[in-house]
Amino acid sequence: MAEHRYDPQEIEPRWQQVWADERTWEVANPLPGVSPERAEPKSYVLEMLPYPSGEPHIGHLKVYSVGDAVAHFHRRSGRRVLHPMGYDAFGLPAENHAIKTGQHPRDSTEAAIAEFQRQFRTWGISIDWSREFATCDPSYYRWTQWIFNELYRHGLAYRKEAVVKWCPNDQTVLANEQVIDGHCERCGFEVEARQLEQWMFRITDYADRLLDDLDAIDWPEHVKTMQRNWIGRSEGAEVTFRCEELGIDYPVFTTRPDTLFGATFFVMAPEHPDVERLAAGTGNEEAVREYVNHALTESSEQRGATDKTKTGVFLGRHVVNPVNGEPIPMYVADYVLMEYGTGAIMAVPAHDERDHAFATTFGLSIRRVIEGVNPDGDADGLPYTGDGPLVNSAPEFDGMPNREALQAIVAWLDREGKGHASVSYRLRDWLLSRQRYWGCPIPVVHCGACGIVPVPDDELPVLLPDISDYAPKGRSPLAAAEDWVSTTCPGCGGPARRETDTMDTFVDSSWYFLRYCDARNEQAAWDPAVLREWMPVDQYIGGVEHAILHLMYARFFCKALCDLGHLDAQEPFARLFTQGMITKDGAKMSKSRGNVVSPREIVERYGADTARAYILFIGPPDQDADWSDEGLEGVHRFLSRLWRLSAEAAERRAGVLPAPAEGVDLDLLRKAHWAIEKVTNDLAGRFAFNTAIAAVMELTNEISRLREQTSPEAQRFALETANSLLFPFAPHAAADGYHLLTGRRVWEEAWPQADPALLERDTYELVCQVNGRVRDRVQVPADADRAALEAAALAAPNVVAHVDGHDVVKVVVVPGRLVNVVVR
RNA sequence: GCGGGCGUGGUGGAACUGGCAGACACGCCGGCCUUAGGAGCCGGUGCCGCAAGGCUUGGGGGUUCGAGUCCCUCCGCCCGCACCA
Repeated sequence: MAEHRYDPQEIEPRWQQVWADERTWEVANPLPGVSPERAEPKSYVLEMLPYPSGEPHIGHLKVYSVGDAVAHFHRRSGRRVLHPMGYDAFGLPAENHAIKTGQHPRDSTEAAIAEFQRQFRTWGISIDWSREFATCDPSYYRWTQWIFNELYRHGLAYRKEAVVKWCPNDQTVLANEQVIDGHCERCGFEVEARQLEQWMFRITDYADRLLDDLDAIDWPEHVKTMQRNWIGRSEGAEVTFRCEELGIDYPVFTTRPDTLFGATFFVMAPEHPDVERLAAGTGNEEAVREYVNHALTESSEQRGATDKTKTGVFLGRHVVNPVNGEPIPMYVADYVLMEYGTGAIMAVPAHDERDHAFATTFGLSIRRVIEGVNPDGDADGLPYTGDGPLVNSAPEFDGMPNREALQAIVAWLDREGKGHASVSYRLRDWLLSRQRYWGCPIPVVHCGACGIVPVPDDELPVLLPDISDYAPKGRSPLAAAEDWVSTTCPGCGGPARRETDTMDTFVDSSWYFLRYCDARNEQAAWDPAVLREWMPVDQYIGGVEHAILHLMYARFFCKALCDLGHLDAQEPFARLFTQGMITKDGAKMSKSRGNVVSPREIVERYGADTARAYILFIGPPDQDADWSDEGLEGVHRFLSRLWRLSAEAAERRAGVLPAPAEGVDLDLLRKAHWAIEKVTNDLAGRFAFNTAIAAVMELTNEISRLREQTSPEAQRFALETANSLLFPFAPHAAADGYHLLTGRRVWEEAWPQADPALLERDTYELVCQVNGRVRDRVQVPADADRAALEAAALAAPNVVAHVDGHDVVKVVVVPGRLVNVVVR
């Protein structure tokens, strides 16, 4: 017999060529007039688009292997699948590379895209290439600019001077979300605070909807929790404290208006604009100025340390507590943050740990207003943050449970005009402007006469000009492109200057999934009717690192675009799956560690199927997993074996399988149907690729083990089934094996159906326990009743032996599983 | 500190609603075939024990005929947030 050797280097390009030539994975948009009911159900399967830099890494191979398995399974389950690809192509790495080498970011980005495309093809990912784009294509960012204009026209994009986070290394401002522990998310440099005028998106308008709609989407709970925490909604009250000396009202936000009578001092953030004015003329001016200067120069890390002892300075002024008319001293202290609430707080040391620490340090009075004891507190059991009845407040509130009192006090404040119920959020507006070159230009001009004027939609795109000096100088490098900056005002025709900031790249990636639906539309960003067909994304797949940034911004965009009438999908991603990282030797792969596994090398050596199937077999895809070359070889052996068995069987003459199969043939058919059932369940409800592949391995082992005893017909059926089930994970080998056996194309075949009759057996092995320990097993008919099962178990020899000499107290019968005899 | 997740053989991991713990794979051991093998095939492999049998899912306790799974408690690891009033 001819030697059959599994040769992925021959098999894989051959099938890739077929898919490319026939454009197998392209899917048309529903034609106008075709009713959606007539069409097959749609499925939009999407993996987060890659940032093209260098070449793809192992994480890319994982995310696209997962997504492709889902896409294939959906297609063969009778759905029209949209599975597109694009590139998040604007961004800092390409620009930093340009600064170093002088190579235009467009050139390095195009080179990286070419390499990504080439490798994606060698991986055999089933992508609809007709919809491909890069976010740096003018035909794409034209519409990014259009969306900006739409948001600007509706007041959702605005310019504002504010204290912002500035990265001194990248020389640009950052969004709050891009600052991790006071450091730049990109480069790790410590960020500084700067007062600058910047462009913002009004995401805070959507805080409640972003929060509430989390309940309606099928996302991992931890991602939803992270978003909830990030939005940080707190309910409470705004209460006004008046500084009589200066005649100024200071509102504060509190979640605990029930403790208002316990407010014994008042604290302002060092950044509060009134601090200097308040201290003026009190004799505390010098101390206050010194304290504020120190606080402002301190890093957010130093300042944020929770265990740090409280510091602050008396402002020399007082405010009046609106509930009891008491004057209380005002302090400036760095534990109060300007960016949350109103930048000032009422301090209730008896019922707040931070205020208690401050009061203790400064010897301020502490007044208990709620009964209760903190076992870890001071001699009085304070600070106590739990519930209890009010004391030392006002006669009408004393004795009232604090939660009830909270409502009553807010109602009283409201009546008196001294406060009202209020909600506060941690979420800030999205700062989108960047003082960098390689990004989407913000399409506005600044006109001396008209102010800020958006570039009219029909003049878009505002093209990013070519420049020679990319180095950041604290303002956008675009500012140096004088020919470009200098323009005329679309409003009055007078001289005007272009906005030189570019957009955060997260703007580009907040709507790319909409553009895929109608990627070649030159008249509009999309046709709303087409979006109604495809949106929302049915299954989105990507890394957890985007749990807040990208996933929140994209949700905001969809809601805003819905409000503007361009979209119906309030939520972009109906289901989300976050895949875990692949490590090597227990550590994140990195060039500096020298533990990088290159997908290109693995694919060249073992083939894409081995690499893909191994990554899915290694463990549950949402967990981190450690790469092992030995494990990879194991999967390679399995693919070789299945392919070889298929090739050998294909050479053997086989007739039609006789209708009721018997004996060993029946055993093999049962195993095949068991595998169909197992793989289908593992793919349908969950992402259990590892156990699905294990089931195909079991089937393959069974085919191999029974090779000498089964008919060629039964073997063919089992092998066809194995290849068919393997296809979503190792498409080339499975397509080839299936084609050898049948002459047909496996991707054109419906997903196999398990025959219920072959899943059932007429007998099964009944486990016989005595006192919960397995003592014997007996074969029983599948339809045996409880009495028969009990009798069978009690008659089992090893049960008899263990029951002998004891009293049978009870017999538990679980049909289909076991009998447990309880003896004493 | 708050929120979330996790802890199973030598290793990665299985075990869907409480019902045979360790599927599948790696590694290891033995054998066959081969001029040769980093190819292929067959068998073995949780721990203790010659065996009968006993023990075993981070530790301790509980519920149950029965617990990896449920409850309490302690320990360890990972992730997110962190002076958010």
